[in-house]
Amino acid sequence: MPSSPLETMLRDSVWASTLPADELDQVVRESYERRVPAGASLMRTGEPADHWFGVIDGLLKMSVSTPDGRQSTFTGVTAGGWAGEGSLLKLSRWRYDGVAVRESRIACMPRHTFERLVSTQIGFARFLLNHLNARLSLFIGLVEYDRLFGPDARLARCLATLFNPDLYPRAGQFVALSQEEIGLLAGLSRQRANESLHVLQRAGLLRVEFGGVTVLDLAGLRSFSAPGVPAGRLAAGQR
DNA sequence: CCATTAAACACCC
DNA sequence: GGGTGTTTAATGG
Repeated sequence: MPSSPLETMLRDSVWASTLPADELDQVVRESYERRVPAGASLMRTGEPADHWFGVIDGLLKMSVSTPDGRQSTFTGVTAGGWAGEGSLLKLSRWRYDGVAVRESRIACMPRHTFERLVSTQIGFARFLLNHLNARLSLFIGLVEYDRLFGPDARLARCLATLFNPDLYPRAGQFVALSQEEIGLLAGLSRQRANESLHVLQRAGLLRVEFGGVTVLDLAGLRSFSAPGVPAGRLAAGQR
């Protein structure tokens, strides 16, 4: 039988290989797919966390907005990535919005399924530890770069996180994301993001394309402007 | 003083 | 129609 994109997504996930076959079958039966149009919310701040979400295709962003309309994007989740375990583990409500940047197909695993895996499958728990650790290190890096480096390095770093192999094992080298969205990710205005992108392009780390960016040198992006390494550049006032 | 940004604009996909 | 590249005036550190 031909398996659906949902089933493929589930069975190809890193944690799937740690489960007994019958348990994995059960997970596949209990999960379902949801299509989210561009701009629509998958989860909203304050609503009860009742599913674990995996991105089959498309792109999800995690963001918050203030009452006066300003917004900040923490990170994006690309194809193959999972999100929402934090609020799920706490049995609480979402602490941020999950918005589809473009039309996306999402794998939805009910909370009770997630709970069963966490409490009965040591391999799954091990995966979650690794996953949480990867996210923790992502956000530590974010604070580090936010405090030590300028806009170009911050943007480089934020882009690189979208290609983190621990979180998104199936990332290609192109991400379809407008420069406005990239700016939101890095905390920059659109035209400043545009300028930074071209700085990075001139450095040979990526290629600016229409409606997205192709990464040419992921390691270079990740360490852009980082001191310490051989021939490392120094912090502060770039340009 | 200098970098950044919002707003506005004209192309281009 | 949305994304992109630029200019301009305003803003804030």
